[in-house]
Amino acid sequence: MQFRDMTADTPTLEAPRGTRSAFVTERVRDMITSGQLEPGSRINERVLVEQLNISRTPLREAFKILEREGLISIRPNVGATVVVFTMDDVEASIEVLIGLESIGAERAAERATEAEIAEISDLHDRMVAAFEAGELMTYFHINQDIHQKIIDAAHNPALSRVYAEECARIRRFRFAGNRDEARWTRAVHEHEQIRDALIRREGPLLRELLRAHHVAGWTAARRALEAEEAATGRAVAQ
Amino acid sequence: MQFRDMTADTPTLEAPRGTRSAFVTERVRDMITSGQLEPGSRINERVLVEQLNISRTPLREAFKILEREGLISIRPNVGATVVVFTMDDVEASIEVLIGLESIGAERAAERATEAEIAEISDLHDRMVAAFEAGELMTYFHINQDIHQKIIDAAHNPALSRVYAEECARIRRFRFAGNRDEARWTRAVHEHEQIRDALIRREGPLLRELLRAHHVAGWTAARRALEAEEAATGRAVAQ
DNA sequence: AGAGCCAATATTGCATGCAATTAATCCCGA
DNA sequence: TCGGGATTAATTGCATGCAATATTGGCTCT
Repeated sequence: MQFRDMTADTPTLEAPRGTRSAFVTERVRDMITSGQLEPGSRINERVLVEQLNISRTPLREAFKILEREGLISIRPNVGATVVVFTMDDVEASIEVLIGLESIGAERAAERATEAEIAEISDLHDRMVAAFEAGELMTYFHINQDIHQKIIDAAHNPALSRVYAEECARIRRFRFAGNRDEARWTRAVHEHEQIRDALIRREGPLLRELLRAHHVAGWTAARRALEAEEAATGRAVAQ
Repeated sequence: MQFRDMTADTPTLEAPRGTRSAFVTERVRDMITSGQLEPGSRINERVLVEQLNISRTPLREAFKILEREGLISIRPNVGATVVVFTMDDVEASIEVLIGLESIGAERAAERATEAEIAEISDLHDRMVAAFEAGELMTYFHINQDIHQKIIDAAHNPALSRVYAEECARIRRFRFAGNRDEARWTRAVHEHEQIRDALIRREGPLLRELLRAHHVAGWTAARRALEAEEAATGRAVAQ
Protein backbone atom coordinates (compact mmCIF):
# COMPACT_ATOMS: atom_id res chain seq x y z
CA MET A 1 0.00 0.00 0.00
CA GLN A 2 1.49 3.27 -1.06
CA PHE A 3 0.43 6.07 1.23
CA ARG A 4 1.84 8.50 -1.24
CA ASP A 5 -0.51 7.49 -4.01
CA MET A 6 -3.69 7.75 -2.02
CA THR A 7 -4.63 11.31 -2.54
CA ALA A 8 -2.29 12.29 -5.32
CA ASP A 9 -4.08 13.06 -8.51
CA THR A 10 -2.75 11.42 -11.60
CA PRO A 11 0.25 13.56 -12.51
CA THR A 12 -0.42 13.89 -16.19
CA LEU A 13 2.18 15.86 -18.06
CA GLU A 14 -0.38 18.21 -19.48
CA ALA A 15 0.51 21.35 -21.34
CA PRO A 16 0.23 24.56 -19.35
CA ARG A 17 -3.26 25.99 -19.56
CA GLY A 18 -4.04 29.46 -18.31
CA THR A 19 -1.04 31.40 -17.06
CA ARG A 20 2.24 29.60 -16.63
CA SER A 21 2.34 30.95 -13.11
CA ALA A 22 -0.92 29.21 -12.18
CA PHE A 23 0.14 26.06 -13.96
CA VAL A 24 3.48 25.82 -12.24
CA THR A 25 1.95 26.65 -8.85
CA GLU A 26 -0.45 23.77 -9.11
CA ARG A 27 2.21 21.50 -10.47
CA VAL A 28 4.75 22.21 -7.72
CA ARG A 29 2.02 21.96 -5.09
CA ASP A 30 1.22 18.50 -6.36
CA MET A 31 4.89 17.59 -6.36
CA ILE A 32 5.06 18.55 -2.70
CA THR A 33 1.86 16.93 -1.50
CA SER A 34 2.63 13.78 -3.46
CA GLY A 35 6.05 13.52 -1.86
CA GLN A 36 7.85 13.87 -5.17
CA LEU A 37 9.69 16.77 -3.57
CA GLU A 38 11.02 15.46 -0.32
CA PRO A 39 10.17 17.33 2.89
CA GLY A 40 13.11 19.26 4.23
CA SER A 41 14.92 19.24 0.91
CA ARG A 42 16.01 22.37 -0.92
CA ILE A 43 14.26 23.05 -4.19
CA ASN A 44 16.56 23.92 -7.03
CA GLU A 45 15.04 26.51 -9.32
CA ARG A 46 17.06 25.52 -12.34
CA VAL A 47 16.14 21.85 -12.12
CA LEU A 48 12.45 22.62 -11.82
CA VAL A 49 12.64 25.18 -14.60
CA GLU A 50 14.09 22.59 -16.97
CA GLN A 51 11.70 19.90 -15.80
CA LEU A 52 8.58 22.04 -16.25
CA ASN A 53 9.94 23.83 -19.30
CA ILE A 54 9.20 27.34 -18.06
CA SER A 55 11.34 30.28 -17.05
CA ARG A 56 12.30 31.28 -13.55
CA THR A 57 9.83 34.15 -13.31
CA PRO A 58 6.59 32.14 -13.04
CA LEU A 59 8.35 29.57 -10.87
CA ARG A 60 9.44 32.20 -8.41
CA GLU A 61 5.91 33.59 -8.32
CA ALA A 62 4.69 30.08 -7.54
CA PHE A 63 7.23 29.88 -4.72
CA LYS A 64 5.79 33.00 -3.13
CA ILE A 65 2.30 31.55 -3.26
CA LEU A 66 3.35 28.18 -1.90
CA GLU A 67 5.28 29.86 0.89
CA ARG A 68 2.11 31.71 1.82
CA GLU A 69 0.27 28.40 1.78
CA GLY A 70 2.80 27.04 4.24
CA LEU A 71 4.12 24.33 1.95
CA ILE A 72 7.59 25.74 1.45
CA SER A 73 9.89 28.11 3.27
CA ILE A 74 11.96 30.69 1.45
CA ARG A 75 15.17 32.01 2.95
CA PRO A 76 16.37 35.12 1.13
CA ASN A 77 19.44 34.53 -1.01
CA VAL A 78 19.39 30.86 -0.12
CA GLY A 79 16.31 29.32 -1.63
CA ALA A 80 13.15 27.37 -1.00
CA THR A 81 12.88 24.26 1.14
CA VAL A 82 9.92 21.95 1.52
CA VAL A 83 8.35 22.40 4.94
CA VAL A 84 8.52 19.36 7.19
CA PHE A 85 5.33 18.39 8.95
CA THR A 86 5.67 16.65 12.26
CA MET A 87 2.93 14.53 13.73
CA ASP A 88 2.19 17.31 16.19
CA ASP A 89 1.86 19.80 13.36
CA VAL A 90 -0.80 17.66 11.75
CA GLU A 91 -2.55 17.18 15.06
CA ALA A 92 -2.56 20.92 15.58
CA SER A 93 -4.17 21.42 12.20
CA ILE A 94 -6.77 18.76 12.97
CA GLU A 95 -7.58 20.65 16.14
CA VAL A 96 -8.11 23.77 14.08
CA LEU A 97 -10.28 21.89 11.60
CA ILE A 98 -12.39 20.60 14.47
CA GLY A 99 -12.82 24.13 15.75
CA LEU A 100 -13.82 25.35 12.30
CA GLU A 101 -16.26 22.50 11.81
CA SER A 102 -17.75 23.17 15.22
CA ILE A 103 -18.88 26.60 14.24
CA GLY A 104 -19.67 25.43 10.74
CA ALA A 105 -21.90 22.65 11.97
CA GLU A 106 -24.12 24.86 14.08
CA ARG A 107 -24.45 27.45 11.35
CA ALA A 108 -25.06 24.83 8.68
CA ALA A 109 -27.87 23.35 10.74
CA GLU A 110 -29.43 26.79 10.89
CA ARG A 111 -28.73 28.13 7.43
CA ALA A 112 -28.39 25.22 5.01
CA THR A 113 -30.90 25.21 2.19
CA GLU A 114 -32.89 22.07 1.50
CA ALA A 115 -31.04 21.77 -1.80
CA GLU A 116 -27.70 21.81 -0.02
CA ILE A 117 -28.81 19.16 2.43
CA ALA A 118 -30.11 17.04 -0.44
CA GLU A 119 -26.79 17.39 -2.24
CA ILE A 120 -24.83 16.34 0.83
CA SER A 121 -27.19 13.45 1.38
CA ASP A 122 -26.65 12.42 -2.21
CA LEU A 123 -22.89 12.64 -1.82
CA HIS A 124 -23.22 10.49 1.25
CA ASP A 125 -24.99 7.77 -0.72
CA ARG A 126 -22.31 7.83 -3.36
CA MET A 127 -19.65 7.65 -0.68
CA VAL A 128 -21.30 4.59 0.85
CA ALA A 129 -21.39 3.04 -2.60
CA ALA A 130 -17.67 3.70 -2.96
CA PHE A 131 -17.09 2.14 0.44
CA GLU A 132 -19.04 -0.98 -0.48
CA ALA A 133 -17.14 -1.22 -3.73
CA GLY A 134 -13.91 -0.87 -1.80
CA GLU A 135 -12.86 2.14 -3.83
CA LEU A 136 -10.68 3.96 -1.32
CA MET A 137 -9.67 6.79 -3.65
CA THR A 138 -13.23 7.63 -4.63
CA TYR A 139 -14.30 7.37 -1.02
CA PHE A 140 -11.62 9.85 0.05
CA HIS A 141 -12.57 12.43 -2.50
CA ILE A 142 -16.29 12.25 -1.78
CA ASN A 143 -15.58 12.28 1.93
CA GLN A 144 -13.53 15.42 1.61
CA ASP A 145 -16.26 16.93 -0.52
CA ILE A 146 -18.93 16.19 2.07
CA HIS A 147 -17.02 17.91 4.83
CA GLN A 148 -16.37 20.94 2.65
CA LYS A 149 -20.01 21.07 1.56
CA ILE A 150 -21.20 20.99 5.17
CA ILE A 151 -18.92 23.91 5.87
CA ASP A 152 -20.15 25.69 2.75
CA ALA A 153 -23.72 25.21 3.94
CA ALA A 154 -22.91 27.52 6.83
CA HIS A 155 -22.91 30.29 4.21
CA ASN A 156 -19.80 31.89 5.60
CA PRO A 157 -17.29 32.57 2.82
CA ALA A 158 -14.44 33.26 5.23
CA LEU A 159 -15.07 29.96 6.94
CA SER A 160 -15.18 28.07 3.65
CA ARG A 161 -11.93 29.64 2.54
CA VAL A 162 -10.01 29.06 5.76
CA TYR A 163 -11.32 25.54 6.07
CA ALA A 164 -10.37 24.64 2.51
CA GLU A 165 -6.88 26.07 2.97
CA GLU A 166 -6.20 24.21 6.17
CA CYS A 167 -7.69 21.05 4.73
CA ALA A 168 -5.40 21.19 1.75
CA ARG A 169 -2.36 21.49 3.99
CA ILE A 170 -2.89 18.15 5.68
CA ARG A 171 -4.95 16.35 3.07
CA ARG A 172 -2.59 13.44 2.85
CA PHE A 173 -2.66 12.61 6.53
CA ARG A 174 -6.30 13.00 7.27
CA PHE A 175 -7.66 9.77 5.99
CA ALA A 176 -4.76 7.48 6.66
CA GLY A 177 -6.82 5.97 9.47
CA ASN A 178 -9.33 4.54 7.04
CA ARG A 179 -6.78 2.14 5.73
CA ASP A 180 -7.77 0.10 8.75
CA GLU A 181 -10.83 -1.87 7.63
CA ALA A 182 -12.60 -1.69 11.00
CA ARG A 183 -12.03 2.03 11.30
CA TRP A 184 -13.24 2.60 7.78
CA THR A 185 -16.48 0.76 8.51
CA ARG A 186 -16.96 2.78 11.65
CA ALA A 187 -16.28 6.03 9.82
CA VAL A 188 -19.05 5.26 7.35
CA HIS A 189 -21.40 4.61 10.22
CA GLU A 190 -20.44 7.91 11.82
CA HIS A 191 -21.11 9.66 8.54
CA GLU A 192 -24.59 8.19 8.50
CA GLN A 193 -25.27 9.80 11.87
CA ILE A 194 -23.75 13.03 10.62
CA ARG A 195 -26.07 13.08 7.63
CA ASP A 196 -29.10 12.34 9.79
CA ALA A 197 -28.22 15.09 12.24
CA LEU A 198 -27.88 17.55 9.35
CA ILE A 199 -31.20 16.51 7.84
CA ARG A 200 -32.86 17.00 11.22
CA ARG A 201 -30.89 20.24 11.61
CA GLU A 202 -29.69 19.29 15.06
CA GLY A 203 -26.77 21.69 15.30
CA PRO A 204 -25.23 20.75 18.64
CA LEU A 205 -25.50 17.04 17.83
CA LEU A 206 -23.99 17.55 14.39
CA ARG A 207 -21.18 19.47 15.95
CA GLU A 208 -20.44 16.78 18.49
CA LEU A 209 -20.67 14.00 15.91
CA LEU A 210 -18.18 15.77 13.66
CA ARG A 211 -15.83 16.37 16.56
CA ALA A 212 -15.92 12.74 17.64
CA HIS A 213 -15.56 11.66 14.01
CA HIS A 214 -12.38 13.66 13.57
CA VAL A 215 -10.91 12.64 16.90
CA ALA A 216 -11.49 8.98 16.14
CA GLY A 217 -10.26 9.41 12.58
CA TRP A 218 -7.09 11.14 13.63
CA THR A 219 -6.39 8.64 16.40
CA ALA A 220 -6.50 5.87 13.83
CA ALA A 221 -4.58 7.91 11.30
CA ARG A 222 -1.89 8.79 13.80
CA ARG A 223 -1.47 5.16 14.73
CA ALA A 224 -1.17 4.18 11.09
CA LEU A 225 1.28 6.98 10.35
CA GLU A 226 3.44 6.16 13.34
CA ALA A 227 3.57 2.57 12.20
CA GLU A 228 4.63 3.71 8.76
CA GLU A 229 7.14 6.06 10.27
CA ALA A 230 8.66 3.23 12.26
CA ALA A 231 8.75 1.07 9.14
CA THR A 232 10.32 3.64 6.84
CA GLY A 233 12.43 5.28 9.50
CA ARG A 234 11.48 8.70 8.25
CA ALA A 235 9.54 11.43 9.92
CA VAL A 236 6.00 11.91 8.72
CA ALA A 237 6.04 14.82 6.39
CA GLN A 238 4.46 16.03 3.27
CA MET B 1 -12.37 61.30 13.24
CA GLN B 2 -10.42 59.47 10.58
CA PHE B 3 -11.20 55.79 10.66
CA ARG B 4 -8.40 55.32 8.23
CA ASP B 5 -5.72 56.48 10.62
CA MET B 6 -6.65 54.25 13.49
CA THR B 7 -4.69 51.17 12.74
CA ALA B 8 -2.41 52.38 10.02
CA ASP B 9 1.17 52.40 11.11
CA THR B 10 3.11 55.52 10.36
CA PRO B 11 3.90 55.17 6.66
CA THR B 12 7.50 56.22 6.78
CA LEU B 13 9.18 56.25 3.43
CA GLU B 14 11.93 53.97 4.62
CA ALA B 15 14.48 52.42 2.34
CA PRO B 16 13.86 48.80 1.40
CA ARG B 17 15.37 46.44 3.93
CA GLY B 18 15.67 42.75 3.26
CA THR B 19 14.48 41.68 -0.16
CA ARG B 20 12.65 44.16 -2.32
CA SER B 21 9.91 41.61 -2.67
CA ALA B 22 9.27 41.53 1.08
CA PHE B 23 9.52 45.30 1.30
CA VAL B 24 7.06 45.92 -1.48
CA THR B 25 4.65 43.27 -0.16
CA GLU B 26 4.48 44.96 3.20
CA ARG B 27 4.25 48.37 1.61
CA VAL B 28 1.39 47.50 -0.73
CA ARG B 29 -0.40 45.65 2.05
CA ASP B 30 -0.26 48.81 4.12
CA MET B 31 -1.50 50.85 1.18
CA ILE B 32 -4.51 48.55 0.94
CA THR B 33 -5.37 48.30 4.61
CA SER B 34 -4.90 52.02 5.06
CA GLY B 35 -7.28 52.75 2.22
CA GLN B 36 -4.62 54.49 0.17
CA LEU B 37 -5.50 52.02 -2.58
CA GLU B 38 -9.23 52.22 -2.93
CA PRO B 39 -11.26 49.00 -2.68
CA GLY B 40 -12.52 47.84 -6.03
CA SER B 41 -9.99 49.89 -7.95
CA ARG B 42 -7.51 48.43 -10.40
CA ILE B 43 -3.87 48.62 -9.38
CA ASN B 44 -1.57 49.88 -12.07
CA GLU B 45 1.80 48.16 -11.97
CA ARG B 46 3.66 50.98 -13.64
CA VAL B 47 2.39 53.63 -11.24
CA LEU B 48 3.33 51.57 -8.20
CA VAL B 49 6.68 50.67 -9.70
CA GLU B 50 7.54 54.34 -10.12
CA GLN B 51 6.15 55.26 -6.73
CA LEU B 52 8.08 52.58 -4.85
CA ASN B 53 11.12 52.83 -7.08
CA ILE B 54 11.43 49.12 -7.78
CA SER B 55 11.02 46.98 -10.86
CA ARG B 56 7.96 45.00 -11.84
CA THR B 57 9.35 41.63 -10.80
CA PRO B 58 9.22 42.06 -7.01
CA LEU B 59 5.92 43.91 -7.33
CA ARG B 60 4.35 41.05 -9.22
CA GLU B 61 5.63 38.62 -6.59
CA ALA B 62 3.99 40.80 -3.96
CA PHE B 63 0.74 40.68 -5.93
CA LYS B 64 0.75 36.89 -5.81
CA ILE B 65 1.24 36.94 -2.04
CA LEU B 66 -1.44 39.56 -1.47
CA GLU B 67 -3.84 37.65 -3.67
CA ARG B 68 -3.25 34.59 -1.51
CA GLU B 69 -3.93 36.75 1.54
CA GLY B 70 -7.25 37.73 0.03
CA LEU B 71 -6.44 41.42 -0.22
CA ILE B 72 -6.36 41.67 -3.99
CA SER B 73 -7.74 39.71 -6.90
CA ILE B 74 -5.72 39.05 -10.03
CA ARG B 75 -7.39 38.42 -13.36
CA PRO B 76 -4.97 37.01 -15.91
CA ASN B 77 -3.99 39.47 -18.60
CA VAL B 78 -6.07 42.14 -16.94
CA GLY B 79 -4.49 43.00 -13.63
CA ALA B 80 -4.96 43.28 -9.90
CA THR B 81 -7.93 44.89 -8.18
CA VAL B 82 -8.33 45.63 -4.49
CA VAL B 83 -10.87 43.27 -2.97
CA VAL B 84 -14.01 44.93 -1.64
CA PHE B 85 -15.11 43.89 1.82
CA THR B 86 -18.79 44.06 2.54
CA MET B 87 -20.15 44.27 6.05
CA ASP B 88 -21.23 40.64 5.77
CA ASP B 89 -17.71 39.63 4.77
CA VAL B 90 -16.34 41.18 7.92
CA GLU B 91 -19.06 39.58 10.01
CA ALA B 92 -18.21 36.21 8.49
CA SER B 93 -14.57 36.67 9.45
CA ILE B 94 -15.55 37.66 12.97
CA GLU B 95 -17.54 34.48 13.22
CA VAL B 96 -14.45 32.53 12.19
CA LEU B 97 -12.34 34.39 14.71
CA ILE B 98 -14.85 33.54 17.42
CA GLY B 99 -14.66 29.89 16.44
CA LEU B 100 -10.88 29.96 16.53
CA GLU B 101 -10.80 31.72 19.88
CA SER B 102 -13.28 29.21 21.25
CA ILE B 103 -10.93 26.34 20.73
CA GLY B 104 -7.96 28.52 21.64
CA ALA B 105 -9.48 29.55 24.93
CA GLU B 106 -10.06 26.05 26.18
CA ARG B 107 -6.62 24.90 25.16
CA ALA B 108 -4.97 28.02 26.56
CA ALA B 109 -6.64 27.41 29.91
CA GLU B 110 -5.17 23.92 29.89
CA ARG B 111 -1.77 24.49 28.40
CA ALA B 112 -0.68 28.07 29.08
CA THR B 113 2.49 28.39 31.11
CA GLU B 114 2.52 30.61 34.16
CA ALA B 115 4.93 32.89 32.33
CA GLU B 116 2.51 33.28 29.45
CA ILE B 117 -0.36 34.08 31.78
CA ALA B 118 1.83 36.60 33.59
CA GLU B 119 2.75 38.22 30.28
CA ILE B 120 -0.88 38.48 29.23
CA SER B 121 -1.80 39.87 32.63
CA ASP B 122 0.95 42.42 32.25
CA LEU B 123 -0.28 43.38 28.80
CA HIS B 124 -3.71 43.78 30.28
CA ASP B 125 -2.43 46.26 32.85
CA ARG B 126 -0.70 48.26 30.15
CA MET B 127 -3.86 48.21 28.07
CA VAL B 128 -5.87 49.56 30.98
CA ALA B 129 -3.27 52.28 31.42
CA ALA B 130 -3.65 53.18 27.74
CA PHE B 131 -7.41 53.27 28.19
CA GLU B 132 -7.17 55.58 31.18
CA ALA B 133 -4.80 57.80 29.27
CA GLY B 134 -7.24 57.82 26.36
CA GLU B 135 -4.61 56.51 23.98
CA LEU B 136 -6.79 54.69 21.47
CA MET B 137 -3.95 53.66 19.17
CA THR B 138 -1.89 52.12 21.94
CA TYR B 139 -4.98 50.46 23.32
CA PHE B 140 -5.74 48.86 19.96
CA HIS B 141 -2.31 47.44 19.51
CA ILE B 142 -2.10 46.00 23.01
CA ASN B 143 -5.62 44.67 22.70
CA GLN B 144 -4.74 42.88 19.51
CA ASP B 145 -1.61 41.56 21.14
CA ILE B 146 -3.55 40.17 24.08
CA HIS B 147 -5.92 38.23 21.88
CA GLN B 148 -3.07 36.83 19.83
CA LYS B 149 -1.12 35.91 22.97
CA ILE B 150 -4.10 34.04 24.39
CA ILE B 151 -4.29 32.10 21.16
CA ASP B 152 -0.55 31.50 21.25
CA ALA B 153 -0.88 30.15 24.78
CA ALA B 154 -2.89 27.28 23.32
CA HIS B 155 0.44 26.05 21.94
CA ASN B 156 -1.05 25.22 18.58
CA PRO B 157 1.07 26.70 15.77
CA ALA B 158 -1.59 26.10 13.13
CA LEU B 159 -4.13 27.93 15.24
CA SER B 160 -1.78 30.84 15.84
CA ARG B 161 -1.05 31.14 12.15
CA VAL B 162 -4.64 30.93 10.94
CA TYR B 163 -5.82 33.31 13.64
CA ALA B 164 -3.16 35.88 12.83
CA GLU B 165 -3.95 35.71 9.13
CA GLU B 166 -7.67 36.16 9.58
CA CYS B 167 -7.09 38.89 12.14
CA ALA B 168 -4.93 40.82 9.73
CA ARG B 169 -7.60 40.70 7.05
CA ILE B 170 -10.16 42.60 9.11
CA ARG B 171 -7.92 44.47 11.49
CA ARG B 172 -9.34 47.83 10.55
CA PHE B 173 -12.93 46.94 11.30
CA ARG B 174 -12.53 45.03 14.49
CA PHE B 175 -12.15 47.80 16.96
CA ALA B 176 -14.26 50.46 15.37
CA GLY B 177 -16.82 49.84 18.11
CA ASN B 178 -14.49 51.17 20.76
CA ARG B 179 -14.78 54.63 19.34
CA ASP B 180 -17.96 54.72 21.38
CA GLU B 181 -16.86 55.76 24.86
CA ALA B 182 -19.41 53.60 26.67
CA ARG B 183 -18.54 50.54 24.62
CA TRP B 184 -14.85 51.14 25.17
CA THR B 185 -15.33 51.24 28.92
CA ARG B 186 -17.35 48.06 28.79
CA ALA B 187 -14.74 46.35 26.65
CA VAL B 188 -12.09 47.07 29.25
CA HIS B 189 -14.30 45.58 31.90
CA GLU B 190 -14.83 42.48 29.79
CA HIS B 191 -11.10 42.16 29.37
CA GLU B 192 -10.72 42.18 33.12
CA GLN B 193 -13.01 39.19 33.37
CA ILE B 194 -11.15 37.53 30.51
CA ARG B 195 -7.86 37.95 32.32
CA ASP B 196 -9.29 36.60 35.56
CA ALA B 197 -10.76 33.56 33.83
CA LEU B 198 -7.41 32.85 32.25
CA ILE B 199 -5.56 33.19 35.54
CA ARG B 200 -8.03 30.78 37.13
CA ARG B 201 -7.74 28.60 34.02
CA GLU B 202 -11.49 28.36 33.64
CA GLY B 203 -11.61 27.25 30.02
CA PRO B 204 -15.34 27.20 29.32
CA LEU B 205 -15.82 30.53 31.06
CA LEU B 206 -12.92 32.09 29.16
CA ARG B 207 -14.36 30.79 25.95
CA GLU B 208 -17.79 32.25 26.65
CA LEU B 209 -16.35 35.57 27.79
CA LEU B 210 -14.34 35.91 24.61
CA ARG B 211 -17.33 35.00 22.49
CA ALA B 212 -19.54 37.56 24.19
CA HIS B 213 -16.72 40.11 24.01
CA HIS B 214 -16.44 39.73 20.25
CA VAL B 215 -20.17 39.70 19.65
CA ALA B 216 -20.62 42.89 21.65
CA GLY B 217 -17.56 44.46 20.04
CA TRP B 218 -18.71 43.66 16.54
CA THR B 219 -22.25 44.85 17.21
CA ALA B 220 -20.87 48.21 18.24
CA ALA B 221 -18.36 48.24 15.41
CA ARG B 222 -20.98 47.38 12.84
CA ARG B 223 -23.19 50.17 14.09
CA ALA B 224 -20.32 52.64 13.89
CA LEU B 225 -19.31 51.45 10.43
CA GLU B 226 -22.84 51.63 9.09
CA ALA B 227 -23.10 55.16 10.40
CA GLU B 228 -19.87 56.03 8.64
CA GLU B 229 -21.05 54.28 5.52
CA ALA B 230 -24.22 56.36 5.53
CA ALA B 231 -22.17 59.51 6.06
CA THR B 232 -19.61 58.88 3.33
CA GLY B 233 -21.96 57.11 0.97
CA ARG B 234 -19.36 54.44 0.30
CA ALA B 235 -19.45 50.77 1.06
CA VAL B 236 -17.31 49.63 3.95
CA ALA B 237 -14.20 48.19 2.51
CA GLN B 238 -10.58 47.92 3.20
C1' DA C 1 -26.82 60.37 -32.38
C1' DG C 2 -25.78 55.80 -31.04
C1' DA C 3 -24.04 51.16 -31.80
C1' DG C 4 -20.51 48.35 -33.73
C1' DC C 5 -16.01 47.52 -35.57
C1' DC C 6 -11.08 48.35 -36.25
C1' DA C 7 -6.70 50.35 -35.29
C1' DA C 8 -3.70 52.37 -31.80
C1' DT C 9 -2.28 52.33 -27.20
C1' DA C 10 -1.52 50.55 -22.82
C1' DT C 11 -0.79 46.75 -19.87
C1' DT C 12 0.24 42.26 -18.64
C1' DG C 13 3.03 37.61 -18.84
C1' DC C 14 7.20 35.75 -19.47
C1' DA C 15 12.16 35.00 -20.77
C1' DT C 16 16.64 36.41 -20.15
C1' DG C 17 20.83 38.76 -18.52
C1' DC C 18 23.51 40.80 -14.91
C1' DA C 19 24.85 41.86 -10.24
C1' DA C 20 24.87 40.29 -5.48
C1' DT C 21 24.92 36.79 -2.28
C1' DT C 22 25.71 32.22 -0.78
C1' DA C 23 27.59 27.58 -1.10
C1' DA C 24 31.35 24.60 -2.57
C1' DT C 25 36.05 23.68 -3.54
C1' DC C 26 40.73 23.89 -3.02
C1' DC C 27 44.91 24.95 -0.85
C1' DC C 28 47.80 25.56 3.00
C1' DG C 29 49.48 25.11 7.64
C1' DA C 30 49.40 22.69 12.00
C1' DT D 1 44.90 13.97 8.47
C1' DC D 2 42.12 17.63 9.80
C1' DG D 3 40.68 22.51 10.34
C1' DG D 4 40.62 27.32 8.50
C1' DG D 5 40.58 30.67 4.99
C1' DA D 6 40.50 32.34 0.32
C1' DT D 7 39.05 31.53 -4.27
C1' DT D 8 35.79 29.60 -7.53
C1' DA D 9 31.32 28.02 -8.79
C1' DA D 10 26.50 28.00 -8.20
C1' DT D 11 22.37 30.18 -7.04
C1' DT D 12 19.36 33.77 -6.01
C1' DG D 13 17.25 38.72 -6.60
C1' DC D 14 16.12 41.96 -9.67
C1' DA D 15 15.79 44.88 -13.95
C1' DT D 16 14.61 44.97 -18.51
C1' DG D 17 12.93 43.76 -23.19
C1' DC D 18 9.72 41.48 -26.11
C1' DA D 19 5.53 39.14 -27.36
C1' DA D 20 0.67 38.47 -26.25
C1' DT D 21 -3.50 40.20 -24.57
C1' DA D 22 -6.76 43.63 -23.19
C1' DT D 23 -8.36 48.39 -23.34
C1' DT D 24 -9.16 52.75 -25.35
C1' DG D 25 -10.19 55.96 -28.93
C1' DG D 26 -11.77 56.91 -33.36
C1' DC D 27 -14.20 55.87 -37.36
C1' DT D 28 -17.96 54.21 -40.10
C1' DC D 29 -22.48 52.80 -40.90
C1' DT D 30 -27.23 52.74 -39.79
